[in-house]
Amino acid sequence: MLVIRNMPKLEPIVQSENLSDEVARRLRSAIKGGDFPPGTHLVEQEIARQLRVSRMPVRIGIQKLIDEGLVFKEPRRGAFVHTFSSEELDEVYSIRVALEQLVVQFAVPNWSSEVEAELEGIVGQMRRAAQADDRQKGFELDTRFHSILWELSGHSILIEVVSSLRSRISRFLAEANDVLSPAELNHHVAAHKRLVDVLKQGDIERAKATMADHILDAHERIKRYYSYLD
Amino acid sequence: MLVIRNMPKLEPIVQSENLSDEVARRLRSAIKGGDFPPGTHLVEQEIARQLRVSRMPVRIGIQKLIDEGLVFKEPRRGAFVHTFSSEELDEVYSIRVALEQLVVQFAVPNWSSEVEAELEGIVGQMRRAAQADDRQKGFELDTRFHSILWELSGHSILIEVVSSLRSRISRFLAEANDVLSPAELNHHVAAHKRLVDVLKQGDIERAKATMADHILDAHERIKRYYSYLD
DNA sequence: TTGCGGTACATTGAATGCAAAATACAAACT
DNA sequence: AGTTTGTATTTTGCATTCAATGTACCGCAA
Repeated sequence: MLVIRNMPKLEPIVQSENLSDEVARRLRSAIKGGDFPPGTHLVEQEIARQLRVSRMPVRIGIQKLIDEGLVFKEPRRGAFVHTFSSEELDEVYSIRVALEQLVVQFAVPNWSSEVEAELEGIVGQMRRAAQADDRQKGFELDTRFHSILWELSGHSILIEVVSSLRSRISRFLAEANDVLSPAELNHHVAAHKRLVDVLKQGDIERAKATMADHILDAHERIKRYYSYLD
Repeated sequence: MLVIRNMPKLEPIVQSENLSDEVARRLRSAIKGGDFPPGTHLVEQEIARQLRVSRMPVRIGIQKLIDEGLVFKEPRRGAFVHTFSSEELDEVYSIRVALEQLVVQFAVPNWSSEVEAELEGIVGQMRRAAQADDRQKGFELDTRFHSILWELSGHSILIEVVSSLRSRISRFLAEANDVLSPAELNHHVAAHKRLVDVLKQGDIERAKATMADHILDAHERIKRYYSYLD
């Protein structure tokens, strides 16, 4: 396995309720943001030094990431940023299709005009971000959109599972997002608009089907990007 | 929240590759086995003393259980065995139905005569256990049966997610299993026999439907037991 | 140059120590 | 009796230390 040693710099933690949670947050966002590429050796001492904490909160923080599937550990060797195969990407998506449909199923009965307004608003912002070619913003809005639906489902375990799945692949999502063509950006916005339209009609089966299409579509797109990386 | 303080005794860890993993295993099985009822306060010092290890491996071990959803933590108060509501039970089952169908979908193409023989064997043992009224054995066989299917799917993340879901509710499964009527035991065996029969025919859609029936059936049964507990 | 050994170094795993927060308990007051 | 307040104890969170293991580097010989 390729082991990467050059770690990017981390800003010291100034203050926090709970150091290990804060450490986990920092490492998580560093991994998701691509600052820690797959294979990076997470050396406790080094992370502790940079964050100006001791090794213990780092250990606990890393443990959290292990259980999220972002990091794996080899006994007596240490923790490494997980390398994702395209098979695993397929796997995550096949699970996500099933679970996002479940989300829709539970979310539709909880639909409200407030949620509708919020999602419409996000789609509007998405459209403006697409016109301004602001991919970063678009990605954030996409994340927000889906997480609102998750919350609307009201099922906490489902939220936990589905968000953890998305978390695993978020590095790929962020990367693939950066290379979207303008056409793809518009397509993406339209897909979310269509989702809102179907959801507000309250037809659960159609909404599930539309969501499935949307997820499968995203899968196809990211697979294309991923295969071009190989 | 009800906090339970009387902890059952734990046998000291004599030797192990990795103490924190061993601690996690011990606590996990104690929770699943019902020795640590919901609400039990997992006091690090006390667990460490009984297992004859220091608090650190206990901390890491508990962290693993938190991420599995068996335990939750309140800042500066400690870790407690998670209390399950009947809503959460419903939630776990609705996710399991979706994912076990996915398992079947991936498992059917990998079907082999070896697996068939193994599963047939388990069903046979189940039948004998039912006749002997050995509920414990029956439960173990049920667990084995499903885990073989999970493995057959060949999808590691799916296995991870679905087994973690079952793990969350295993304490309920074990309890409800103890009060099965002879008729229910036979019904249960028959359901697994039917599953094998459908699986070996290779019709994915029928197999998925049969699996869904089986899981929903288990859900109904456990809900009946659970409602009678209230 | 390449393969091999041995030693120094780096890193994890675990135990212990210490401070801060939460809890329990008892005395005082209403 | 019930409530409040102050104190002692428990328990967590974090830091530090030590031991065991794994890794890297350097010299040396083929």
